[in-house]
Amino acid sequence: MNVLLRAELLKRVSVVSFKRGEVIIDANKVNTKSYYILEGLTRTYFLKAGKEVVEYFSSENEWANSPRSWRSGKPDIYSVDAIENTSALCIHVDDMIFLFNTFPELDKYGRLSMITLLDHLIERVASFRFTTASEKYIHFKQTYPLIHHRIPLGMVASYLGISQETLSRIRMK
Amino acid sequence: MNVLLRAELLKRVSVVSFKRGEVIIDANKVNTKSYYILEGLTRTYFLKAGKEVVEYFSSENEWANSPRSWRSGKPDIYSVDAIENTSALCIHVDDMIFLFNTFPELDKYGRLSMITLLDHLIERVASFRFTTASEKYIHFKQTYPLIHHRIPLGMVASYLGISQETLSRIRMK
DNA sequence: ATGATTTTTTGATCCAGGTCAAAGGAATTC
DNA sequence: GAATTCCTTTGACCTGGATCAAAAAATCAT
Repeated sequence: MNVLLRAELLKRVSVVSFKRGEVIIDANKVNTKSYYILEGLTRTYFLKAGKEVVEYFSSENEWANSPRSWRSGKPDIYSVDAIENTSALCIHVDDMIFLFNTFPELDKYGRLSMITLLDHLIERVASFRFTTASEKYIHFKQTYPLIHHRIPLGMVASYLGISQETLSRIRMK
Repeated sequence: MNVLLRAELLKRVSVVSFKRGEVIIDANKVNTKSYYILEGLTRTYFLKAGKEVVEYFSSENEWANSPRSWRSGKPDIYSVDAIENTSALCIHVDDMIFLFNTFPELDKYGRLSMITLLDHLIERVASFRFTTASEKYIHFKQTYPLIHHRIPLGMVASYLGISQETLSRIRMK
């Protein structure tokens, strides 16, 4: 990696930790930071008719953030909290923008992230559109072998769009 | 628009027409072309357990293509055919690539298309995840006021992920 | 037009998975 | 280690929408 880039990164990034259950991003506030998980596990969720709906999980080497909030400068619907004690790199959006502007080689990384996101969404559409509850669960375990057992059942159910009771019954074979 | 770009475009684009029902892109063949609809309506679909599943419709000023096929050089799952008599601009991927390489100002257009696609996918996830059959239909009519009545019921049902019978009953109030 | 084909509607039946309610289990807290 | 809180399982019941089948309506080709 470019030496200058590394130097700028170190200058702009800090390490933060959160205890299990702690709120990392609050949907009621403007969020201007992005978190790159070093260790631990987070869940991004929003409220729908008073219930928490899980949008996705982030674990080691993944991002947790609220991009629409930092782009718009307003609160967005998503909150993030820690499922486990979690440590992460924290970077302010302004620094992020500075880095992207200063180091065009980062564009490749940005484009790649976008494609990863696209693939993920395409798969989610297919999941909700075509698969049964137990297919969803089997696929989830295959896709996230390292984290699926670290997440409370109810959150997995919410992520998969099925009820906790149904998922419990499925898991009991 | 850049005069040079306009000239290059004209050189590389041709107008083609298709009769209702005619196949525009065949999932069994490698596809190297993109179509920009001038007039008419197409449907992009794939086969799932022997049944045609509609992925999306394209009408005036929208694209119909098979991007994974032209990127991979192999056939992809998607076929496209004409719901109405349709005329379109046709451009070969190689020319597309040439234009993007030659005119960097097109990148903005590319990025915008990507974001449009992202938004569309996000909405589709939400649709399949949270909405009832009749909400889907109401939303579809609102979103596509200009084309919803031009598409056979069964195709709309397939696009929305509900059965034709159910959609028929919904439409009868 | 008229017969053929495609599309839509209607009826009957069925089931995956939701909801509600309550009881068990596990994990934290003091 | 008892108490509180959270998480998971189990049971009973219900419903939206799928499927199958067939009639009715619309559209097309000759």
